[in-house]
Amino acid sequence: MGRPPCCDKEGIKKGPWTPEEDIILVSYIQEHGPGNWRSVPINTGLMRCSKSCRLRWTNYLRPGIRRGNFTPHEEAIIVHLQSLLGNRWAAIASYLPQRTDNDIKNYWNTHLKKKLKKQQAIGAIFAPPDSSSSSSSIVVPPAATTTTTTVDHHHRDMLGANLLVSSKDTYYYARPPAEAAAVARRSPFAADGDSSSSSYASSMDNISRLLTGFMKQQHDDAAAAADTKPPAPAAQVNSPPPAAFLSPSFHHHMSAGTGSGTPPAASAAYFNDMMPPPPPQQQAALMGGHGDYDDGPSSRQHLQPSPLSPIEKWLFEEAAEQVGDLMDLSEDCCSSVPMMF
DNA sequence: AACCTGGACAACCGCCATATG
DNA sequence: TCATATGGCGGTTGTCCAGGT
Repeated sequence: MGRPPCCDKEGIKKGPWTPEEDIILVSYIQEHGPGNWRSVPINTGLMRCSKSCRLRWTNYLRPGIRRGNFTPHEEAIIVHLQSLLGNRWAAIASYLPQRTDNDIKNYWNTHLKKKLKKQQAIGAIFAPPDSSSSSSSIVVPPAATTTTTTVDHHHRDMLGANLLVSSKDTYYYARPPAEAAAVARRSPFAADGDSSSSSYASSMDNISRLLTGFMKQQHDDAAAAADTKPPAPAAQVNSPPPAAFLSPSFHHHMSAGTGSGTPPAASAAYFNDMMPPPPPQQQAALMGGHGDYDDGPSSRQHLQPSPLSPIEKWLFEEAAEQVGDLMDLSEDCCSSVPMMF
């Protein structure tokens, strides 16, 4: 018959992930690579369902993820693409390889939607009542409303076609995997000295941030244990992860960290050492994003430019025209936007 | 100081398409 | 071919925290 069951429904832990669980998951994926999520909780001993593991990895722990601090450029792209694609967050996220669909979705719901509403309200007041053009700063192309279904039909193709993506200061016109590769090169794994990369919070930072609290707690617990009683059973939360799959370097650092009371500030280097740059192929897989670690040759083949579809062309052109306008949406509007296509 | 409210974000839920035995 | 698990995606909820009353 079909596949064996994914995971037992009993004993599945829910709620926020602990730093220990993150460490276990990251360590496991570092060794085995992402994918085959069903085996992850089994092999790691994590009391999480495979789905939860996958989501945690793709949305939070995956290398190359940039979190928070959306730039005006990114805002513009999100707004622009949302007007084109609707709430297809995964598709939108594919244009911003460093962002997760969940992040973009949250940002849209909590920031951009309000911002646009506000903008529309202002536009409604000052715009002529019968103005055919939208009061929104999102100028939907004449064909856009009528080509909604076209977009739906083609958006998959669009994802495989040339895409407008942005880095911190520059717009690139490239296919997502190519950009992902570029991002990988600019990622915390890279040592190219690019100053812009320092502003990108990597998952290493995320993990180290988690570890900062974790290590601090370890340290505090140790200190508390030293001058009070033996640790309470509740300290199970801080118990070391199952040893079976942890790398030797992890053990080395873990024991060094906890044993010698390594200060929290050491955690970043700690993890950088623990997770050296993966080989290019694996990097590409790791950077794949949104769980599409291997969605076939179609997504892996390209680095070459290809002809633009009408929608892509519009996106391309409109973005150039409107980025400046959209910058006004943002409080911290930047005056000069270097564009490089 | 206590309580309330809203914002921000992580995680879960449910559906769907696809893969697999 | 069919039944079922898996992975992906979008919507929604839960939780934490900061600011206001």
